[in-house]
Amino acid sequence: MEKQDTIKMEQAAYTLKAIANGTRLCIISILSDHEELNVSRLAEQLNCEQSLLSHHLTDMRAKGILNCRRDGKNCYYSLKNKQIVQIIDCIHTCNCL
Amino acid sequence: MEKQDTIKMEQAAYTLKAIANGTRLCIISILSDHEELNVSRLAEQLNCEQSLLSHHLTDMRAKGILNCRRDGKNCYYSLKNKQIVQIIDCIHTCNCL
DNA sequence: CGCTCATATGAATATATGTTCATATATTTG
DNA sequence: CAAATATATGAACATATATTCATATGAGCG
Repeated sequence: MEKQDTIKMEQAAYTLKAIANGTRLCIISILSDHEELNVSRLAEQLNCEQSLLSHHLTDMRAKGILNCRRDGKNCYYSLKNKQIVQIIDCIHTCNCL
Repeated sequence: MEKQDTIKMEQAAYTLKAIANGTRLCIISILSDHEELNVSRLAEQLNCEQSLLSHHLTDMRAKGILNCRRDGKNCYYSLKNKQIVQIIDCIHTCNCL
């Protein structure tokens, strides 16, 4: 395998690791039909503790999955690239065959 | 979010975790254009130590990503579902937008 | 049977990830 | 400015994942 391809795989792995978690996939799924949401709303829908959710969001943002916009007291998160939600469908399709 | 959806996300996360690793994505990529390969051949192409590769293969098989067929001294691994390779493309597409 | 090749397994360890709790920061409002 | 609300951060810990090394298993062959 070419070194270049190996690097590509490492890059893909970096992103996959950033989303390979139930809570994080839920975040992606929810954001995929909401344009943007603030942390409190997300926490409600996820039944996830504030601090834990914040850690997830901060990390996902750092890794290029999410965008964040502050408006007053609130922070609104959104998907940097909506296509990422396709991964979930892709996995399910694979698992069902 | 519905409990049922949460479960779906956990299942997807289970599979994603099983592939979210540079070496494992390389394995998938190589197998995607080889039908099947034995461990030694894979090790050559991956520049990966036998034992480590074997651990990866065993685990990926246990988690439903790979198939294994023994023929004499050799074990031939193959993708259980070739579509899984699409995930790699999907991630790259997302990262490039 | 004893040797060799191909692969798997298990223990030990290093490193990464997930979770909780306490506390910090930023913003608005009275 | 003090209080309240929304969110972030950091330390501590538990758990999972990756890696290495030594050794085991399984198959074929002389």
